[in-house]
Amino acid sequence: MRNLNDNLHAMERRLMEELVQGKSSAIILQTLLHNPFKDEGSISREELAMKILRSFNNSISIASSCASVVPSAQISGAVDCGGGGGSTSSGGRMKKTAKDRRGCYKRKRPLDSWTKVSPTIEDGGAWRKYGQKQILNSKYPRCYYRCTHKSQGCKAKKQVQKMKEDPLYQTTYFNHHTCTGTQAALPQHIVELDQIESNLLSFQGSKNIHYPKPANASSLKQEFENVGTQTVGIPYAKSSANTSSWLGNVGPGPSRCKQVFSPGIPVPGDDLEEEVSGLYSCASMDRFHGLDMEVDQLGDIDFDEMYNGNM
DNA sequence: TCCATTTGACCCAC
DNA sequence: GTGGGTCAAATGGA
Repeated sequence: MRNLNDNLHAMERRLMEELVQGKSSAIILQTLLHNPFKDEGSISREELAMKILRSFNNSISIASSCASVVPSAQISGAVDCGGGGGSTSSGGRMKKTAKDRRGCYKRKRPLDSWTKVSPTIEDGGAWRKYGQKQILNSKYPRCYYRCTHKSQGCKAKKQVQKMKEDPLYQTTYFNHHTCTGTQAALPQHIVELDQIESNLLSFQGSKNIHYPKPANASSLKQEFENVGTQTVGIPYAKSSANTSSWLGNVGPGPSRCKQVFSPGIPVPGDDLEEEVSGLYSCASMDRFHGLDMEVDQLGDIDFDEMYNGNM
């Protein structure tokens, strides 16, 4: 069981490395396309495209390997309960007994949910705490909040859980605010994957790329400084939401996968600091449900150089 | 008095 | 049967 976990972690790491590699190549290619006369070194667009393609192929390959390694019972929304699982026969499905599944239960998330990690539980929204629960295998209790304007029919909710000893809180949001009071204080900017994919299509044409700047860059910077953690992505499209959204390339995968961005992603002309961290979360992925990945490796990407042509 | 938080109990998906 | 999510009474602060 431990070997299985080790393998999974190794695969997860390799998957992330491939995705990050592909992403950085895509960013360079994007810069090239955006600025055709810029010298990006000896690497050609064709080579970059090949690198991106290779990264995708490798990622798919690794993901497929993961899927074949992980017993189905663990993938379908259950968490690893640490050694109680029992082995699987090759190709066969070992059904866990009810007793073995103790502590592994994880309720399916509704479609309209997303997760972010930040050092604070504050997000500018108006929340009212309605419960707190000690969670199995978790040192810290989970807190339940709903929108203060529930009386207006707002169904927005969030769950906050402190992560280990780190001063970080994982906040899971459910439903968007429908009330007027907190509309301007959406916790973060999200997009649906199908929208990202459509933007990726337009990305191929390269002419439609644009970098939306926040309506109020200084306030977003302030918010970023308050949050202190930044989720990174390629800011090249705008969502249809009221607020500007900064999209990241999530890559191929099932729909309904959402990526969360805190404001303040570096854009041309923006001098935000680049303490880069991130969380990718899928509200409902068929095989990798609940696979939240910290992407500290993205800190290697120097956006300032990328956008200002110092690479 | 109103509103937010706490907390034990209950419901229900697994 | 168990754990996670929610309810609602009790409590406290403004």
